[in-house]
Amino acid sequence: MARSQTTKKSTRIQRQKNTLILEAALDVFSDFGFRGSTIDMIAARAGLSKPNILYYFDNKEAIHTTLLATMLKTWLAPLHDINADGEPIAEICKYVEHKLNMARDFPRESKLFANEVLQGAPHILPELQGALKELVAQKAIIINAWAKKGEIANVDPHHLFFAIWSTTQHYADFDIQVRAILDDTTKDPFETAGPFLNTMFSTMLKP
Amino acid sequence: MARSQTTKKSTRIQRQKNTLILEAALDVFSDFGFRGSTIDMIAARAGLSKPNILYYFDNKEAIHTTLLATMLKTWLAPLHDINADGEPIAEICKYVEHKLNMARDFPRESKLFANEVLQGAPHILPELQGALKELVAQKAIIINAWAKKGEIANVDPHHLFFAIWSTTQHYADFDIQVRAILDDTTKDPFETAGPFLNTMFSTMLKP
DNA sequence: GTAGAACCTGACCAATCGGTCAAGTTTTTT
DNA sequence: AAAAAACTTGACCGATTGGTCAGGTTCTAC
Repeated sequence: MARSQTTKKSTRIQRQKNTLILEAALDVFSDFGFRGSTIDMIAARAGLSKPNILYYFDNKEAIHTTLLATMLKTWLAPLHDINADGEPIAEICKYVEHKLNMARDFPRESKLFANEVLQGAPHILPELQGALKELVAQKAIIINAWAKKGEIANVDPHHLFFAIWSTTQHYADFDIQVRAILDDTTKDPFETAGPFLNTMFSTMLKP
Repeated sequence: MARSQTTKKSTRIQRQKNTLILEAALDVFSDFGFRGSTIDMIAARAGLSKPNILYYFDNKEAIHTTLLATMLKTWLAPLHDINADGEPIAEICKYVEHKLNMARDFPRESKLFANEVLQGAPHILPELQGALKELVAQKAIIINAWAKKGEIANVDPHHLFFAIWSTTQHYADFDIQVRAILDDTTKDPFETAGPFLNTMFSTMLKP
């Protein structure tokens, strides 16, 4: 039985190895998906033996689940920041910028999420139907209120969120395609994507 | 050696079984990715035995490659239709609508592509860097010309294409998430997505 | 310093998977 | 109708993979 069983996660080594394994697993899972990844690959990347990995996690799926859980939290966090009392267009553009920065700084998390959802979200569907749906519904009310007051254009809030998510995460998930198409002479895709998305969303939201 | 070796793809049974296998394989690959799919799964879905599958295709990868090749053609086709002599905003909105329709009618192809690109495009990177990049560069010239003539707003053509691709394909690739968030009372996501994307792109492109 | 807990690993196992093959059945050709 | 070509499959093989376990090493508390 793996260490993960013990409720107390105390020792120094436990904390060290746990994060070491999760870091390596994020590398592997985000590149090859769940089924395409092997414990041996994670072990090699972490510089540990396979049985040692399984000393800290019950099985392969437990690593994946842990990764998804911690990722989901940080992934949805920016959505909370949309503030009903702020300047509407600025609030939304700030959210877009925040999401784009996350795609730039945490591409592995984005790919992990994409892989999971693409294959039917077998592990996180409840969270999507529960916490995420709830949070989105809550923020949709704010956006609808802004639209009613004439502070932004009248847009469907849900589809607005889909547009924000897809356009920003695209630069992480489809990174290979983006770089294949842009001239090599061009600088970092994210640098030019920022202004583009900013004007795109601020233009479409102007009342 | 599989039948696929013979240059002549003649007999009735060969054509029947070939399409039967590819149809089943598209189901499986789009749901589970390449590594997550097994020949047995494809065989079961097609109602054939595993050795029979391998009588028509040399190996698992050959099925996948065939699928990707035929998909890429139909997938990129709409891009050709953007016409320099048409009304600029109408041309682009027509393209958006076409892409959204493809996401609705061919979600498996979209997911197959997403799975492939997400994992580094191991099989189609040359096509992305070659044919696709070339075609996009060509169409980018048209869009830049429209912008110069003041017929549309001044936007980066490449990022415009990324935005179109990501927002439309999102409804196929992240289908599960979309349906988890939208109210069940709402009708088909694609019905409301169409008008939303139309206003979004036409608004941002207005000069 | 020593007892016990925590940590680590080589060797191994059972299941799965991609792929082969010999031998059989069906279809087509003549 | 008989020969040839095309088609089909049960049984099998080697490699990979998730996971176990007994026994050894290292760390920590006292």
